[in-house]
Amino acid sequence: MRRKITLKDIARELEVSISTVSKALKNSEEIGRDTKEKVQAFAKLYNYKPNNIAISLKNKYTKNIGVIIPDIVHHFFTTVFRGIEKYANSKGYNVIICVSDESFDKEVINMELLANGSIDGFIMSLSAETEEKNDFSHLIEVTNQGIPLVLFDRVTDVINCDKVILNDKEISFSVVQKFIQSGRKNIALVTTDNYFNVSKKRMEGYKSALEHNGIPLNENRILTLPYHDEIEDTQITDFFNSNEIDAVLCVNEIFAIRCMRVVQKMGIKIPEDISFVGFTNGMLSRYASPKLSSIAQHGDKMGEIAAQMLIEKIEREYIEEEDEAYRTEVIEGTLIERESTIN
Amino acid sequence: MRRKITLKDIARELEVSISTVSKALKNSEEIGRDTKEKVQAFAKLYNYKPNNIAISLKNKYTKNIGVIIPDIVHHFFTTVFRGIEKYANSKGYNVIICVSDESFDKEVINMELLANGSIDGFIMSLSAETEEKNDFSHLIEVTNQGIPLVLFDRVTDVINCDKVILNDKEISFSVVQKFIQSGRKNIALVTTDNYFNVSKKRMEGYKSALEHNGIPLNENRILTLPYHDEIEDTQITDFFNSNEIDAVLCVNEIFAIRCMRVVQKMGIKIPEDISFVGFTNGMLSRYASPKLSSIAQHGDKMGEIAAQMLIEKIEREYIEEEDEAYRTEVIEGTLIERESTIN
DNA sequence: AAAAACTACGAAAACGGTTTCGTGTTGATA
DNA sequence: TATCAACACGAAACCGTTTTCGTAGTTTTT
Repeated sequence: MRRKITLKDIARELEVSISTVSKALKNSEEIGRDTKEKVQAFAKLYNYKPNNIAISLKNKYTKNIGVIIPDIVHHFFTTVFRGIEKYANSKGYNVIICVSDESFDKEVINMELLANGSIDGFIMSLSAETEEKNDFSHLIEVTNQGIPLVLFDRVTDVINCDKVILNDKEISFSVVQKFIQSGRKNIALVTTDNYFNVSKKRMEGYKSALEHNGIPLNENRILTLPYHDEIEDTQITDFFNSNEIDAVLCVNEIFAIRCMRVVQKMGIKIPEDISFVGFTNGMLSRYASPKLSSIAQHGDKMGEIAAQMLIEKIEREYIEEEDEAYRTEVIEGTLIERESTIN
Repeated sequence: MRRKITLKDIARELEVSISTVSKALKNSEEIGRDTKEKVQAFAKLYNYKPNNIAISLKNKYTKNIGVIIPDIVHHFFTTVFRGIEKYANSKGYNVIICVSDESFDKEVINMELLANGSIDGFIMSLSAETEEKNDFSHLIEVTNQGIPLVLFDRVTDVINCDKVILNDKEISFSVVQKFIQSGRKNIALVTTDNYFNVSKKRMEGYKSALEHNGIPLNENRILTLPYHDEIEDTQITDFFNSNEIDAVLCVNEIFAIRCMRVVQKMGIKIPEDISFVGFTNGMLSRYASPKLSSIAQHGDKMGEIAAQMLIEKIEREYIEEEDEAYRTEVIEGTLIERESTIN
């Protein structure tokens, strides 16, 4: 088992000093031609690679970024992550990922662990529990330490940092608007509990579109489904039985698929009798039958932008520019129309 | 912006030596009661946390494990990853993830980057290109350096290391067997190019089940679809038009869904006229219509076992037990029967 | 009272690099 | 020939820990 070769090894072998080796490998002008060639050749031969940890310790940066997300088995987060990883990699950064599993405690623990020198900055989306508790002291702690932070999708106004979000309210508004323009009046919203910031925003868009068109808000047309627990079909069946509904906006594609199933079993035709639109343009939307019209959240792009903002902040630190201007980047969702809506 | 406090800071402030502080914080017997209390109180007050990087440099381990997978937006890998993350976290390890994007070069680059001190071990699944090229020199390089490696799912016989795989051949065999027992005789296989080890194994199972039942192999009943490029429906349509098929085994759920669609459009009834089973028991299987009977690969479990094997190897290194015994753990797939098969 | 044994702490090396600041040799210049 | 850059390199500090070993000062033993 070959051990990894170090500067010291090279220095000893070539009978020069460690500093000379270090400089020679960086092609420093200080070192003579012959020595440089000799050192470089030797290093290549023995496949010398500098130790990342040592460099990190010396230079105070790790070239790692920490990503904390609530769930990895989730199409949206997964695409965001892909965007982050792609951009970060292109800039020479690695990604350490932690899954909070929607738990406040795990989020805190992971964050503190990584904050102790393992990463140069964070990209995260808040766990459900954190949003519910409204406790962001761990975020404050981290930003106080001067660690850059970018929040995406599940964000909070409490923390002052860079953010990337979807135009949830506006896109919801426009979808409902579209429903109305195509002649639908009895529009339902299927959502999660309101402590999700995004759900709240989407509901705002829904309500405001109704209002904008003079349609009175009917709270009975809003169905709140549990986010993680098993959903019972009966709840959905009851909902559609006791309401005449001709269009539905769902805050995620699973809700949409579930509802479509129930509705189809009741003999209602999609999209002739009822239209469906869901958030999250994932696999399910593409392969449902009928294919689900869906709001693309452009996770890849969100991830890329988040990574870009973060790395910019990280690298600005070194130029010591204390220009604390935080941006909130708004990504525009796009409605991908498929078979579950009429035109 | 509060800077992070170090041992040196505490030592200076309390007018003791750095070593004393270090020992006091570890509750060493060497240090007097009073001093210990003083130091600990001070550390707590200023929220001292040791710097991970410094510890890593000193102790030669990072408590990070590197995961390299071909794709993150993929249900199976995502579940494996969840299993890894969960177990690793419970053991105090962080996970650095790199996506090879099915590219050989990216796999190599990422691996070499991480191998330079950033991680204590690797868990990986080979990229398509790597399997195709059959070039594993980067893996050899890494294991030669003494870095533990666990391969899962997409593995190779060339490398001698711990592995976690599915019983691909056996489970395929048993599914085809089941088809036959339920009276189906014209059984198709929809697969990818054969350089995927798993596809090869699955095909072996398929063929061997036919043989076992005295059914002659008909190569026309094997459809090979491109893995990543867009699939054209026409290819599928032609396949089902020119073959009388009453049961289909697909090596992934996307292929299955695509085929089911085509077949349904042709007016063929599932499962009355034709049965479908796919690998990867993901969202698509659960929400397809009809719901797809599917082989659960137990990604969570694979991930957990892989992480367990890796961490065991990592921590054994310190006990310096050079007992190079590599295991291959075989996970048993289970057929989840839903609506696309008869009983 | 001298020797031995503790007690409580500090100095320093080490991990593997980077970087600043000398310094001994050259060759050119005055 | 004395002076002075330029050149080519080395010594040493530093990043933040851990850990070994040495050692004053005190207590126990004989």
